Amino acid sequence: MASALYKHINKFINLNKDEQEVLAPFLQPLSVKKKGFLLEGGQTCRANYFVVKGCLRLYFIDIKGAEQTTQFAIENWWITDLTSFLFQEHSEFYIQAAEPTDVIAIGNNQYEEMFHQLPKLERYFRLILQKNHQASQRRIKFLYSQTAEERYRNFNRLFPEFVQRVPQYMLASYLGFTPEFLSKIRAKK
Amino acid sequence: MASALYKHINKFINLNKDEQEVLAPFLQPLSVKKKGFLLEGGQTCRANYFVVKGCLRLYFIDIKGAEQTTQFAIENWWITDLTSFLFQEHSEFYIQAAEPTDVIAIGNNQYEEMFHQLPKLERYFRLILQKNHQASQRRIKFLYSQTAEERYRNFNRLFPEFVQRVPQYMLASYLGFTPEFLSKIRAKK
DNA sequence: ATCATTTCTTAAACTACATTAAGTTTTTTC
DNA sequence: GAAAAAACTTAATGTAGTTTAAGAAATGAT
Repeated sequence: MASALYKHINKFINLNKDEQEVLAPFLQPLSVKKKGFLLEGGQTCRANYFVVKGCLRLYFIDIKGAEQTTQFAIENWWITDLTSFLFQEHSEFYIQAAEPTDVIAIGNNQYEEMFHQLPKLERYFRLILQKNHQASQRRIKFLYSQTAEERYRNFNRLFPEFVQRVPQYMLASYLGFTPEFLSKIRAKK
Repeated sequence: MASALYKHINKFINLNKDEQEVLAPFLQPLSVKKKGFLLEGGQTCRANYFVVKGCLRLYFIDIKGAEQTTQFAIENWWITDLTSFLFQEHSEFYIQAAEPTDVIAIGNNQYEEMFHQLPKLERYFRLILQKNHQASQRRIKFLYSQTAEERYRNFNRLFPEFVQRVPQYMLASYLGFTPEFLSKIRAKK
């Protein structure tokens, strides 16, 4: 299972067999069944998760009791509540499998030691975090410039296959509106 | 001027005098006067900017012609349109000084070479990007869970000194509503 | 296959915030 | 320090999206 991660890392840096072996003990493969949790509100986030296969979502429960999905992660994406993960503070987020999902986890207690033993990975994670930052800048721009309907139509056009993979209520909250409103949009045409 | 950056870097990693001298030629100090631009829509973003003193904002012009501020950077923050900077694509963003501002710029053409000569900086930038990612996760959560009024009151409570530094119309767009609505909120109490 | 649960839809009433437009105050410029 | 420009306020009207509630359809469990 770790080979998916090695493959991904090698898109960004060159990690040879020996180095892969150094990395191996830091990696913990896990499977989560659909609707299973890797993190639940109130707990501390114990790992950074790389999705090998499947789909995870990050959400929190708002003041009205509604689930707000703030992030999805499919194959080859990392996901965590970074503040909770880094500082071992308790989290208000849930990380839940939207499909049966295989992940590789890197635990908080081993995260810094991993960089110590494999300084090369600083670069890999810098590049990953840059991609994240690009995605955030794009997302904020979309949120600030488009109506709910435009956001849905755009997302649907850009990621039609993904829209099929998750229930509409998750998508609605990710796009920043209610499931009822999504139904309304869809009915329109 | 570069000493502010060295000082910041040394909060995260240990950069000795020799290494500072290696870094120096990559750094370009610049001053921008209030309302001056480091990037204008349509141009390509040529640098990543570290704010030594002052305040910059990143904004774009939406379809209705209104300025939407998506990010501020004050002392010790980095700011850029990352996609445009990394891939030298033309940007839809503006980077403008909200106050007379001193920055240190690292040009795109030297960015990778800098990491090549000083691999230590991979770690510094990874840590900076992690902080960015934490800030993004927090921001998305706020945007998804609070009303406009709550966002304003919260921001005002958390960063009262900053609220004084920028015009209200910039703040309003950063918080995701109109200047008129901000006036209304403020009048309420 | 059937029952229970989850997800999706529809529609009416409601509200948070936008828009428009005019007037006022503050800041900048020469 | 006067004139011009930029920033802020107020109020009336408009609307995109929410809320509530009930029913229909799809999915999952035994």
